[in-house]
Amino acid sequence: MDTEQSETRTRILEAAAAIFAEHGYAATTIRQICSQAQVNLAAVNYHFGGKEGLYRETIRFVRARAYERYPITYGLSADASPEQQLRAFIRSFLLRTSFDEANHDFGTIVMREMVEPTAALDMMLDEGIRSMFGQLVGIVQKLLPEDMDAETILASARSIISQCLFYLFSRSVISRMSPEEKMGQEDLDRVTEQILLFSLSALHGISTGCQSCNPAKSNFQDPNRP
Amino acid sequence: MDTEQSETRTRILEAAAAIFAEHGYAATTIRQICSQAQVNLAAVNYHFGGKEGLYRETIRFVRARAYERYPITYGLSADASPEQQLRAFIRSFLLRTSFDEANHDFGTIVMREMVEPTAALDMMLDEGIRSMFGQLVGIVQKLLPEDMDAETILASARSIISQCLFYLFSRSVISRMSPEEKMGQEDLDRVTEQILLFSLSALHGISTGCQSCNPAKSNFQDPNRP
DNA sequence: TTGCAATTCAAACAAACGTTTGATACATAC
DNA sequence: GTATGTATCAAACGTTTGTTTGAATTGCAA
Repeated sequence: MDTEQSETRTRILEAAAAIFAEHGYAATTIRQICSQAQVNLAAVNYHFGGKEGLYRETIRFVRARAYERYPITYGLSADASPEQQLRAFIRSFLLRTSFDEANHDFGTIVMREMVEPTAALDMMLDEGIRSMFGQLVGIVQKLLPEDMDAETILASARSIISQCLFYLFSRSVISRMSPEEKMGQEDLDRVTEQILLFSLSALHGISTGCQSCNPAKSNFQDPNRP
Repeated sequence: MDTEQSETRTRILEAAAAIFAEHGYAATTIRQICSQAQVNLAAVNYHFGGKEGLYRETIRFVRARAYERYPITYGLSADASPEQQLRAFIRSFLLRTSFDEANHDFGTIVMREMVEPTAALDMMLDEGIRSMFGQLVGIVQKLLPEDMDAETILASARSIISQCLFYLFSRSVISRMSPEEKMGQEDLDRVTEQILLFSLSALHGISTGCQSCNPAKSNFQDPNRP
């Protein structure tokens, strides 16, 4: 019975996604998951080999869903300029990880994996993170001069991805410091534009070493330097 | 016996700091902690009222240590320019949370609290995070024109703090993608300068709306906009 | 209908956990 | 020396957890 089979399995995975996201691996019990999924406790061992197996499959499940909704090319048109590419990148990243309620489980589980890595983090690296970051590096390269050193390119890409990650990792702090900010779809474009503005301004300042707006390169004396 | 008393207590706190940082609250057992501290299991209940009380005191302990080593004014001279203030802020933040091995427990526990908030996060907000972020906002204000709107100031401050947080939150990913980067004291100044350059460039681009280096404000057409 | 495999079920199992308990040891003041 | 409070100890306690077990049910093919 293929339908019944995958239905039990799917119900477990859906429940697991929500509960692992909310409580983390250690504090999640399979009794909680089975209760929510309305299946028998032994089903986890039968279908997934145990708690660990379930966790692994849950991650696969939410990851597949997140990238299906928001592929790394989401919002990108064929003739997009580098600026447009960067906007699309930022926007889709925010949607995939934090600004679309439907992907909260994914975002939260990613965050937890980064803080408490399991084998799943390596899987995520190989099947998403590396290529996504590579895409960003490519965009940054186009926005910087051709002879720009690799280190500046890498550092800039990190500076950009860190702004996007901020809205994932700092949800708990933002909600306490600015409770009126919901960080939902209404805020998505505002935040995208803010990150974009900051980042494009930075990249261009770095590109041109513009004297009028880049004193970091010109007039600046550092008393802290050894 | 004041010496013996505080020695047992301190030994427990030291062990707890390391183990709570490494495993998180849920996966840490007090047997682990007592084993490492070489004290009896019941000592936790006696001195701290139980696991929860120990966790709370552990956080207080590592926080006090971190801010003692790197107060929010660390590296700041009396006549520092706003740029110098920003450098000092970035550098001390990096040291306090991730680049000084001695503070890894603190950084990691902060990170965990952000991901899995307990009452301790509110305490941390009231006794560190708000004033630290307020300090950054003040610096950003000085680096932007006087009539700059509050929202741009806030967003810019977030963009800067997010870069600093990145090296805390992404330790696991960086160590897998760039294993040669140790993120220790040798890298501190490089990373500080990278964040500073990106941030100052951004702030100046935003300040001046410089046409030559801020196309985000001028020529840019957004095909994704509704 | 029978046989076999897949699936589900309730109960049991063994281990682990934080907390509690009561005894003992230690420290200090009178 | 006695009394009191503090601190430590080993064992026990009650609860919870993931896993296992064997029986029952379901599904499907011949």
